[in-house]
Amino acid sequence: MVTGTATSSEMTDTVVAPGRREQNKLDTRRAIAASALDLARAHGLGNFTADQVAAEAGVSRRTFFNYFHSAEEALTTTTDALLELAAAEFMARPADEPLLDAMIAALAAIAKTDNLSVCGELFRMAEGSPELMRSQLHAWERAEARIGQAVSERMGGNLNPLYLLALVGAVLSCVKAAMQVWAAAAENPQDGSAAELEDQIVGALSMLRDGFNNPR
Amino acid sequence: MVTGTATSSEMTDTVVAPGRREQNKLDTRRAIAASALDLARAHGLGNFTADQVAAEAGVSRRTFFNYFHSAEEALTTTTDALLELAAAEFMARPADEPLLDAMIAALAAIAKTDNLSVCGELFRMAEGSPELMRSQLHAWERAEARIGQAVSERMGGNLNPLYLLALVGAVLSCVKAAMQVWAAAAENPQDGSAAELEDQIVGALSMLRDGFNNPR
DNA sequence: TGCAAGTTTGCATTCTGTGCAACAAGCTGG
DNA sequence: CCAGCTTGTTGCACAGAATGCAAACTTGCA
Repeated sequence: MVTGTATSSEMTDTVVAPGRREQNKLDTRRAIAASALDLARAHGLGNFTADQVAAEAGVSRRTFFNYFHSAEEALTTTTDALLELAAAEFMARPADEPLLDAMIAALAAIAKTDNLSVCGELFRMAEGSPELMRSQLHAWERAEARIGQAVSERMGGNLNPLYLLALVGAVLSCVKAAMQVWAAAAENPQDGSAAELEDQIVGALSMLRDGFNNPR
Repeated sequence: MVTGTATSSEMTDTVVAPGRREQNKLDTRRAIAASALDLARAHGLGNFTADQVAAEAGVSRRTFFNYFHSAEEALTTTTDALLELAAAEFMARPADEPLLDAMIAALAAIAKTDNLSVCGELFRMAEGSPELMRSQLHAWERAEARIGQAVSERMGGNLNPLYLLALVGAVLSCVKAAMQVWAAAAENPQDGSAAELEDQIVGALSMLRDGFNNPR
């Protein structure tokens, strides 16, 4: 059960029928997420209800809960997309590339995400909101599982489990650290901001690769 | 407002008055946590209410919510204690010891925790319960902050922020991975289980120190 | 002893989260 | 184009979460 990763809406119509059903669902999902973000910006994080989000998104309260368990979870779609991208990038790396190189390249690509500034915003928001923090952490955890799966498959499944879990966890922790530093620095949607983030990510992962010997 | 870290209830009474107030609060807290664990074991994780926990702990529902936001959070006190211990152990390491050695030693000491088997149990429970998973992740996140603080102070505060965050995050990720592997293997409260956990932790952290070069 | 500070509790209230059944909208095949 | 199937939406109902508030009760201290 794979969540349909952007099936490249290239020309007009492709072989696979996207279907109006699928499309509508995606639209509502996006509408709800957008409304949640709006309200979070307007009223602050704990200061609005599921009712309000539903109303602003033009759906019923019940439908809101069909899509998300909470307002915070609705916000986390953005972060999820970012991590999904990382996983996709990783799987697209050439199979003969050394594992660590592939991971570094894939994760550096995170900086190319569309809603980068929103992700930074959410990172900052999460500092002051336990609920959002938990949601975000959970998103990273899910990504860890996905990427762990991908790494395992890439290596033919015969990897020491401890090595696998520790490696993927450590890598993602470094990326998280990079985003934290970057988000704290970039208060406003800067221009070259993406480049800065990429530097931070590569920097953190290089430290990891070197075994943290050199606290420059 | 520091949560009173076990102020060594050594002999009968010491100079600092623990105070009956403090003690009572700790007792209720523990009672609630214990009741939550009982009910989780008896009925499964989502299948009991705050009312029940309160009743079993001998307090009112309202008091339950004075201590915890949710049943899952009550369960997390055990994990919190484990991570608190790690932080304490780290701060007790000699100041001239190399940073990574100190961290490895401190985190290996986690295996000495009292409720080790309970921690493993919670780890396994969390796999099937998003709510508990989030709570646990949050606990690790808080520990990350605490330990990061300690590391920063130890190094005189002049550490590259990215290095600091990446290092602490990576280290804790490795420990988490170790506990995951260990918890998955140790279904029942084994005897030499603690030693196995310590091996896993040291193993994971050694990989980290070596830069994950060697996927044995 | 008696007051100040801190805790517990019940009550009221708002909001969350989910099951259910009716309804509507997209997707067949005739 | 219609009949019928599948899937998504909505309103309703209801148990439970979570929090403010004020009254009762403990503990600490002068």
